[in-house]
Amino acid sequence: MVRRRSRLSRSQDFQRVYRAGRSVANRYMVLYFFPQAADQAQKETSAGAQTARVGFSVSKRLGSSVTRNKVKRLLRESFRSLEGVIKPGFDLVFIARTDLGPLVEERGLEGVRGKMVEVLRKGSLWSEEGDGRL
RNA sequence: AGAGCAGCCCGGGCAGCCGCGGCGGGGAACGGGAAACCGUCCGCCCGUCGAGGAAAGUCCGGACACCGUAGAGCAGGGUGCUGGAUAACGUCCAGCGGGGGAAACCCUAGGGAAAGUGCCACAGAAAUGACACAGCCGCGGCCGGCAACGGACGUUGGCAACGGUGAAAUGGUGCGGCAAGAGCGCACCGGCGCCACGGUGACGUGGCGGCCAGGUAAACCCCACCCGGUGCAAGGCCCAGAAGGGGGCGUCUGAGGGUUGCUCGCCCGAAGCUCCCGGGUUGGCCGCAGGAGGCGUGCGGCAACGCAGGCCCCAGAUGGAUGGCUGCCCACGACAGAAUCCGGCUUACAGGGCUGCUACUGCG
RNA sequence: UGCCCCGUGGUGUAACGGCAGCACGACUGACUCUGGAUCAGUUAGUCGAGGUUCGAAUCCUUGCGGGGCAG
Repeated sequence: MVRRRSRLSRSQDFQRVYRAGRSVANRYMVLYFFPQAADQAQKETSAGAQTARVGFSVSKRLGSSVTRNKVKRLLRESFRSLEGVIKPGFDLVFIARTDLGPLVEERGLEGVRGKMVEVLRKGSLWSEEGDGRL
């Protein structure tokens, strides 16, 4: 899980990222991203560390609540392991597509993580020091 | 041991590391204060708790909350053998009747068809005020024949057994009886009514009478009992924001509204109400988890369950927490994720364990 | 989360409890040099499982699938 402070928690936040942000995608997921709002960035800098905030969207098309939870947990776990190497100061929304369900069943965390890295590279959200750490 | 039946229980385990949510404590920061201390907040540390037997479907029943009162009648909905259990139920327990099975046992919406109405396709003479198609018997004359008898015809005579139809045709089988027949008589069976006995009762057993009564009420309906409506997005509090314009009716001779669909009744309304257009609201807190609560003990009861006292506290999120990795073991892990709570029902489910019972076979 | 509604061939729709029809489509054949149009024929359905009834698309119970409303 990601800490609460680093989660998108309002429908407003989601709407802003969808409307104003850019999107990149592959077969398994869509990523929307947008620079954080000014007041939010202000607070972050005053607190010291600037981090990305993230939200996940898994619709009922993926299956029952059990499979949806499974998908969401693997997305969170993938993000957690990649958090340090993502460019700071962005709000991110990951949307699971229908093909992600079978991927979770067959490949597990490793598969989801790989596809997330792919999407982040497409969106140029990969920070330079990230390459060294991977 | 194999086969079957019923009931109950479990739903991967252990260890390590990283991560998440609630609660408690520590610590830090900020604010207030002279201080003690108080409040707010957290990205750090420690402790502790953290999905299910179905959390599911939303099919029933409640708790709880609100609705200017929830009252009457009609309408509407539900339930339907008997007795009990329960907060309540369409649930559960114990029985009764019916059906199935060799048995253990299983299934059963199972009140009323002599209150009324409707329907019973096709076939069949006829489908419910059943009354007759083919036919059987009697009687009458005619024809054939020596006769017995046969044939066709007539009949304001008798009959309903036999034939064919159908899911179903005024009970079934046998004997007697008769011109032919028929509960016409008798025996047994089935159904109905009355009486006696047993049982709280559904009902059972026995006796007597007599043959009158098609099915369908998960068709309308009748009878008995039950049901106010809306649902935690209920509802309450705090903060913030907002813009008004036009029309209609009325100010005690009362507009308008609420009350379940209608009617009545009741209530609100001494001044506003209502319609149209336009504008604002997608913040926070409470409700929210100590309950018809679990576990074991004793007593009462066949049981469901009740009573008494003991121990325990066991999720509480709000874009919504249980995940990832590693090792070991095994039966190699199914169906599946809380969102106000509880009691049931139904449906899905890898596999495993325990107890009791039934008939047969094998072994001792 | 709560409440409400619907389900008939591939599609759109009918059917007092009594043989499941109709239109479009698809396929085959005829007509034509070929296609279209036309004509003839064929295909294929009551969402699943139980129950009531002599008999169920219809009535009852239960499941499945789809849709709508409420901040």
